[in-house]
Amino acid sequence: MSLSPANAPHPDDDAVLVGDPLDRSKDAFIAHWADMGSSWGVPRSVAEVHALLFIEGQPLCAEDIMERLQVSRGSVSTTLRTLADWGIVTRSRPRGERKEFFEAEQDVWNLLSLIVRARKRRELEPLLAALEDTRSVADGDDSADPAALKAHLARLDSMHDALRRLDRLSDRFIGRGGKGLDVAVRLLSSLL
Amino acid sequence: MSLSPANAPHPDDDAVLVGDPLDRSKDAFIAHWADMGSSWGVPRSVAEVHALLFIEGQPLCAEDIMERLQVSRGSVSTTLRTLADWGIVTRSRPRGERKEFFEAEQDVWNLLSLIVRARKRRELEPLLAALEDTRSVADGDDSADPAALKAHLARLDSMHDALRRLDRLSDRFIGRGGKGLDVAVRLLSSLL
DNA sequence: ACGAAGTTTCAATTTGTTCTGAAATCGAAG
DNA sequence: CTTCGATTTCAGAACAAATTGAAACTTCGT
Repeated sequence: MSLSPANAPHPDDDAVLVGDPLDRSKDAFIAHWADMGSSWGVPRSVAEVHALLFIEGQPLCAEDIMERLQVSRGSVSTTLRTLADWGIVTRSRPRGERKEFFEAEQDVWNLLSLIVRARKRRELEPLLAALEDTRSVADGDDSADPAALKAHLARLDSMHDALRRLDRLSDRFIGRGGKGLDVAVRLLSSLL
Repeated sequence: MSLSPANAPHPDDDAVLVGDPLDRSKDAFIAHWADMGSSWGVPRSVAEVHALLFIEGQPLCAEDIMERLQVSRGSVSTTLRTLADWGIVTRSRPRGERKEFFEAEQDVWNLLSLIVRARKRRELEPLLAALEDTRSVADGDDSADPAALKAHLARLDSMHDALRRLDRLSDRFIGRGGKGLDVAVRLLSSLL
């Protein structure tokens, strides 16, 4: 995909580094998106594959990705499964093709909604449940200093309440067909 | 979760694991907060120290933390510096004391604001700048297919615009003395 | 049902990160 | 200015995560 149209003349020492400006821009995007991903706990290679699919804007097959990013088959397979699980990449197998193709969500607000949804389910909800358990361990402890116990429960409650509020808010965002986030941000921008 | 309710009878093999309910609740909080942290790219030990300071609610010194969490001096030192850089933990040296004491922000919305502020500065702003550079690499490339170039720039722009909007929004949140996030969330909850 | 093309899985390895512990540094009090 | 308690630093150890590569498996066309 997106092979340099004018790479015949000179010998390609390293095609990735000396592409035309469009390709170099794509590579730069991939690198920066991957950096961001890794500082948010997303494995670098997952972010790279997603960035590639997003910035290409058209379906690519596993081999295209292997070659473009210089990673192994196994890695591409694992990574694509992760992205598909998050819902930000969709698989398709065109009639008559053996290969599967993969395409990234192109609408950025929809993309962000899908990411929020995935992290909420995977991390926020389990944490809320865990905090409730944590509270119940201490609640009713008659052997502890009553003042200390009260302060402890108040801390747990304030944390739980704040996170639950964010949790419910994200339900609203992701509810209205992916456009909720967009709408909410526009709304807040004008109100605050 | 689902701790056996009848574990009191047997002897204390390890005091840390079988403290009174209040201590066990604190330990559970620390463990869950650390889990959350590590899935969001925060080093486990940083999240653990923060959780300990938050849930104790009073200033602790380095040695208290070492003993309670069973980690080395070096680790505690590095970790406390990180937390202080983020602004969610404050140092203090009481008159006549040689030790420094550390205390965590207790207001949860203020805490979240400080976290948002740190990540915005550290990650969002550099990404926006990088995306602008990335765009300029491709813009004006006359050797590329004009339609492909236009589509590429549009993708970069849509990403950049969405992130910039979030960036500006977070300015508002963190502006009004830490209560902005609280206000914004309440506002949205009623409007959406 | 077979073979070719493609994909997934997983143990071994590589790579990257975090933690430790001891030495160097700091800074307040005498 | 020296001493002493405390903190910071940093090289290496310990640990954790990601990647590879090849075998097993699946799917499609004939």
